[in-house]
Amino acid sequence: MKSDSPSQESATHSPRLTRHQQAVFDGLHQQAAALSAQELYSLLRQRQAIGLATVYRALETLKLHGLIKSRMGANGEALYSPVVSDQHYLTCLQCGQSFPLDHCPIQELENHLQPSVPFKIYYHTLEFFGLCTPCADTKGT
Amino acid sequence: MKSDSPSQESATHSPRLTRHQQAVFDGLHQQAAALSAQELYSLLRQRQAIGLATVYRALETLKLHGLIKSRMGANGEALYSPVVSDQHYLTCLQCGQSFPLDHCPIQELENHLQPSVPFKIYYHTLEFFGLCTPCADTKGT
DNA sequence: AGATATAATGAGAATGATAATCATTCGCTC
DNA sequence: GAGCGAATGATTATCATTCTCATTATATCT
Ligand SMILES: [Mn+2]
Ligand SMILES: [Mn+2]
Ligand SMILES: [Zn+2]
Ligand SMILES: [Zn+2]
Repeated sequence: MKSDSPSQESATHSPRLTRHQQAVFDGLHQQAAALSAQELYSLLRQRQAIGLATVYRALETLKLHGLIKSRMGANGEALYSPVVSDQHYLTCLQCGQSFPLDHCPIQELENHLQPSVPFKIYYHTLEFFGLCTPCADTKGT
Repeated sequence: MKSDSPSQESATHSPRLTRHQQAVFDGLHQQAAALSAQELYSLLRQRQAIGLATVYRALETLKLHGLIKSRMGANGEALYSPVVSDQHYLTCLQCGQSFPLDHCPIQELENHLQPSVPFKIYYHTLEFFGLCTPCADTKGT
């Protein structure tokens, strides 16, 4: 069986995906956390032949179609995740750790905002930055 | 006159800044839009001697102190801006243009969230992605 | 002030993620 | 199955960011 494919889907009616683009898309969906292009490349490599350039190109394509989004990781590399995973984080400026929020605090807000702007919103990014408790304590020594 | 210095200040009581760190801080405040490290370097260079490494280190330091924030630019480089400028954008996935929101829609939400998490929030990032009207029209051809 | 310890700076080299090349292969239509 | 544009992949080129280390500024103490 070929089985599961997170059925490339979203608000945006995007063109058919190629086999490799679909693999990249699926790879992101199989992971809980966001992945860098390099990590995704290693992951996919274990199951099939695919070039690094193709991974980067697929990510770019998927992003243009509004199927995936990216955020800047602590080490400067881009971290990709499916748009459907509406997940946000509190990220510590000191240690770089990210703590997930238990739910999106602006889903409703987006719905209110949409009709008031001449722009078709596909998704949003939201992240809070500051100090985690351990780091905050170490601060005031 | 030496004049204006955006009086390094914020919710976070940060250590004194060095002359160059202050220059970087001021440089960002003099610009309307967010700047990349390289752009900022060129800008500062016109007025004073400063090394590229110093600019990067200053940005890192200021970021740790919660005085500035960064977002990932369209071309992959980090764009820095003062934390005090609480500005958000609608960014088009197609043409890359960013349309500023007239006000921050979650300032109040952040205040509500803060007491419920074991984390000292300095600031947040929020951005909407999708298609601007022109691009959305061109789409359904 | 002079001596000393510590942090900041800068020129340049090293790193590493991402983009560009270009020859080859794939997917489709006729 | 020939024709053709899009996709792929091995490789190289870019270029933002980090690292090294010698030099210099700043703070502290006598
Ligand atoms: Mn959300
Ligand atoms: Mn805001
Ligand atoms: Zn921390
Ligand atoms: Zn557009």
